[in-house]
Amino acid sequence: MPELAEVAFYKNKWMPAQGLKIKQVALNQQVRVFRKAPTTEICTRLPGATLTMGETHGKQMIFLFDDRFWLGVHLGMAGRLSFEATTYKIQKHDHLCLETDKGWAVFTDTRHFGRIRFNESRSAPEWWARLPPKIGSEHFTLPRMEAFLRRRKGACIKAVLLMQEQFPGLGNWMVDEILWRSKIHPATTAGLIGEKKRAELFSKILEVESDAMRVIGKNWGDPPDHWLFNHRWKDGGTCPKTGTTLKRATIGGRTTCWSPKHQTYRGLKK
DNA sequence: CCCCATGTTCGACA
DNA sequence: GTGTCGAACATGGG
Repeated sequence: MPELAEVAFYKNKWMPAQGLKIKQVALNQQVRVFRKAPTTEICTRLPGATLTMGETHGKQMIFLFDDRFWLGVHLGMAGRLSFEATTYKIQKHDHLCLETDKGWAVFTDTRHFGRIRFNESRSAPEWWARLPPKIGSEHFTLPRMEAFLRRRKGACIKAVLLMQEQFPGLGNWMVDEILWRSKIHPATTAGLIGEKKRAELFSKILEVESDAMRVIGKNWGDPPDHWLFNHRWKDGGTCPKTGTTLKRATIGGRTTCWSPKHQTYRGLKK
């Protein structure tokens, strides 16, 4: 489920706990989501600590307690956050639950592909500080993207746009939306995309990022029908631009939807 | 029973 | 060493 806008939406689910003291922690350390995380420390440090801040960066989230305990959350494929009533009963796939006076901040993940991290330090942990520039930020530039496309010149553009080291927060639906708006066939070899098309692709990445944050990041509203989004999920969808049938296949290792009549750009000839 | 899933990582291979 | 690709991870839904 979660790409950058959904992650922002879920991060806000825990913000009712901001300024509140954690009374109790319930976690299931057996579950894969904790991997190397120090579960004992989470259980001993967080009780008594106050949530001071929560932020997202692409698909990553971080929550700060007492200005020195950093809780990292990645939602994986099926994770979500919620804030539940004080009377809440913990469910099967609730792996981390933080109790406050006003209710429970809960991390749920049926598929266990998510990840929890925990660090104690004055400044943000390394894994957070070293994340690549956010899409739309000052350092997320066209030249930087072009250098990345050169390095990944042999891979198809669908796979390249999914790489978090350059495009933090893009996921399957956003990449399909970006390529559709750019009129680029998803199987196009990254290194064969011409200069003009690269500039167009860059601007569509920014556009889809801001559209997603506006429509989904705040209230998880329904994307409008003129996006690819509403048409891409099932076989037999129709392209909002051309009225022709959309195609679906595995490209770059992921189920990909595109409009063959609309996405005609396939790169320069060698 | 089968296939599929908005993600990441690891290992094989070129 | 570098880059690409597919399998594996664990569970539930159609």
